Amino acid sequence: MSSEARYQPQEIEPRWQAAWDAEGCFTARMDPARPKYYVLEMFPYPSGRIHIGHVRNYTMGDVVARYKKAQGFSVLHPMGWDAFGMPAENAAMAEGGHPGTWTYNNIKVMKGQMKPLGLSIDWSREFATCDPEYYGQQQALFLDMMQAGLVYRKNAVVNWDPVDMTVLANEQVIDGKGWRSGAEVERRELTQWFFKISDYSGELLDAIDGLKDWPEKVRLMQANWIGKSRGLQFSFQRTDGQGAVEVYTTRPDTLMGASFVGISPDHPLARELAATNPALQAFREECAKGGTTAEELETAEKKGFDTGLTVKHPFDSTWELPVWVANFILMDYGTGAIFGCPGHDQRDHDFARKYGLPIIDTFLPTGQDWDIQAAPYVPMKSETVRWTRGFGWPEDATADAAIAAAIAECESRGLGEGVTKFRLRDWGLSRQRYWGCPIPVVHCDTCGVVPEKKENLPVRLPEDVSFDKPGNPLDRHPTWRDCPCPSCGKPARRETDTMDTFVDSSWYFARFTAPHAATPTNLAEADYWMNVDQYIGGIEHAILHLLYSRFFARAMHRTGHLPARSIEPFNALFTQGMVTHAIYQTRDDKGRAVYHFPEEVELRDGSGFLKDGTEVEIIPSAKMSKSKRNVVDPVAIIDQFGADTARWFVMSDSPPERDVEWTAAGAEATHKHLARVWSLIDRIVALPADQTGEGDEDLARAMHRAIADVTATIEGFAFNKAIAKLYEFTNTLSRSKASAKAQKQAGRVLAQLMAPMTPHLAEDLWHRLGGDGLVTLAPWPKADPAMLVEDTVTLAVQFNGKRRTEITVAKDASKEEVEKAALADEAVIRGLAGATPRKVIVVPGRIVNVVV
RNA sequence: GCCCGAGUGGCGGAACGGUAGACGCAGGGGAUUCAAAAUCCUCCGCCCUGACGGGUGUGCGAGUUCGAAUCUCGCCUCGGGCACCA
Repeated sequence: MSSEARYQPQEIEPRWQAAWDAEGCFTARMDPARPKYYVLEMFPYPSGRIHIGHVRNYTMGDVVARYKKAQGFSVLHPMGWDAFGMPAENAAMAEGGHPGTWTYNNIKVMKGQMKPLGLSIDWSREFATCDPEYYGQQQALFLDMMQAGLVYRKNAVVNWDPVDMTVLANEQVIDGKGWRSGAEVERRELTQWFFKISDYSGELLDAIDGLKDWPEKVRLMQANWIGKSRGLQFSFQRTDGQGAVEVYTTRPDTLMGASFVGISPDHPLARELAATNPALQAFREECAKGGTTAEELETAEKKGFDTGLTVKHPFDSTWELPVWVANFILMDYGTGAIFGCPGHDQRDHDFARKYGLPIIDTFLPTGQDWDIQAAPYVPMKSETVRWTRGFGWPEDATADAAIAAAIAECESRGLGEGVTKFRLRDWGLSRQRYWGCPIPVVHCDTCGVVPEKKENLPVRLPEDVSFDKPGNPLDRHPTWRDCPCPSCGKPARRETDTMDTFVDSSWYFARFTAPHAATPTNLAEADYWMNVDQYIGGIEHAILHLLYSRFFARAMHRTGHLPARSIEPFNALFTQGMVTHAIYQTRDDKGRAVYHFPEEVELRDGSGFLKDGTEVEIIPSAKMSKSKRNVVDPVAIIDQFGADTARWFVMSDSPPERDVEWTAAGAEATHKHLARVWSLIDRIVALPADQTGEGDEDLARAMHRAIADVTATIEGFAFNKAIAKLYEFTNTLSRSKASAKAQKQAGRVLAQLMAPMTPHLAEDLWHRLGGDGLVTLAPWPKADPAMLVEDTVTLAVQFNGKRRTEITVAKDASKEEVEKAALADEAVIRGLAGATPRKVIVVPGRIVNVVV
């Protein structure tokens, strides 16, 4: 073998990438003659280096993009950067410098790492969300949304670090303490900006039904998140005659089991009473300790404070219930007040036991005893139970029926009304941070809150800022805040809150259709390219990012920036699994976690050690995240074996929707396989054109089978199975003794089928086999259905469901013929030992089951 | 705590309710080689058996079915999300 007759990806890959660039293969063009296809992978945060999860994600999208291109679509496959966010500020704090410098440098490095992968991306559309051109249009969008009544201000709680005097993200609160100061975090109220996503609660929920090509699990998660509930809203009159407590309950059927009324520590009544009750005020302050996450609130120990106030049961004015302030009641949901029914709710039961409140059943299991004092009885609402304290429905009824009856009964008595509520809260977009899109409004002493004029956009972030102190540099900047009021022209102050980075990612997909338009979108371009035909991203975005984007698409339609059909912007969604890796951590002298990169850790017998011998704690299998440092850099694999090996390797084996624990074992074997394919084609190319052989028909059948299987598996996002089919076809071809003509044709088809996964190698094979032009631009092969038909079929024969033997019959054999053939089989006769089967089940083309 | 997933050989995984383990990795044996690498052939869930063959087996426990990895119920373990990580 001569020295050049080897697979050399380092030589092949840059050459074909240059050829694609020269042809402009990946530039998206509006083409009325072709159907369009918009494939989008969730854009990355520029953390510094790409990790193997990025390679997996973008290769998936690239397989789809290249496949659709071969199918004749005009493809849009763009890439950009989700570039605002905390890590850049953290880097500026840790290492000095400006967040922008850090961010743009990371983008440069990561783009440099992505380019060698040979992704079919239209880089001419690239942008970063921190580009003033992008965030200026985002500000314009914000002003339009403000005009449309979709933006407002209200108070909301934040994590407050009392030592650093700054707002903390949930991620920065560790075990209830500030990550830098170590101080105990408090919940504190601030006036903040909100998007009125709740205007669309019902619509966002109902429209989920139309998202046919979204994973069922994502649709379920979104539906649960929006959380539509039907319940009863009514009042408990105070016995002191000083008004009432309004409550909302989804279980009005348990009203006769009410034991107490609970209100949130932030409820107006709690605030009012605390003004004259220091002990209650102390309790409220106690409740305000800790972070703001639902997880923290719900797992905290249940605590209550008896206000001494009592209210009357709506059905019986002599029945008095105590009013307690309880830390597990959220002001954000319902009315911030509930009634407790300890008989049928675990949380209320715990609370009642702790504070000696009565526990009363309203229903019990049918035909069974239950000690309601020992445990609450909480069956499924669809289960029929025996009502002991119902009102207005049969003794045996489901809770579902009882709830409807209870609402009707209370309405007819004029005691309350049935209402529909949603769990979904308005979207708080204010961030007290520098590295985000400035909210384009001005505070004027005369005019109040005034939107900035559009011609003054973008409101740019100032460059001269320092991060040596905690808190928002915009707040302490000497001049940036000063500006004239857009309305009256008098001196005024800019808003210093910036936008949540989720805003940036809620419309980037629309901006890609016209990335440099002077308005947020260009309607002609949006009309042609929208919607995203295939969106691909991590399951971790199942709720927030996708829900916010659905809301934004509606808001953009309402403000004239998207066509009506784009209010659901993603036609199909694929959520790929995460690439996970162990986290290696040690503790610093304050007991805080310090994370270490995998390459810093040496593993011995399941334990890990740093270079200096320190043992590290190993946390198995977590999502790869820069902040946890459990990331694996794919560059070494690309350098050593080439991009095609990396691409094939991440697509093979694991189904794309499943999480994978990263291991590099096998990358070399993948490379060997590609080298084998290269050599195989090298051998086929060398065959004399007129060489005859045998098995042309078999090879042609295998080829059509491969076309059909690879096409179907790519369509179904089963890339691992597509690769398994390619292995099979490659093995068949390498053993074939068919004619040169047949082998060359099979080789060209192999190159085409491999092209979405290993595009550089495929170009090379295609070229050497005399393929026409670039394989990237060649039309996808079609399987001939006639070549897929088999004459005979092998059926398993079971005895009582256990496989005994198998028989081969004609494909179109009747049930009777199959049964006859089965009963004539030697192994079946032996198994029956003269007995007559009780029954023979024949499923044509599938199975024979002999029941004895 | 609440919502959503996942669990199959030594490993990654395959299997419209119908032959469990396709395909690949790792490993064993063999060919080639002075030797090695590379390459090729071959075996490969576990237990019993010389072989034929048999038993057993898809996290655990029940159930539905002629037949369950697949459907139902109850658990266990792991992962994701929980509104200021992106």
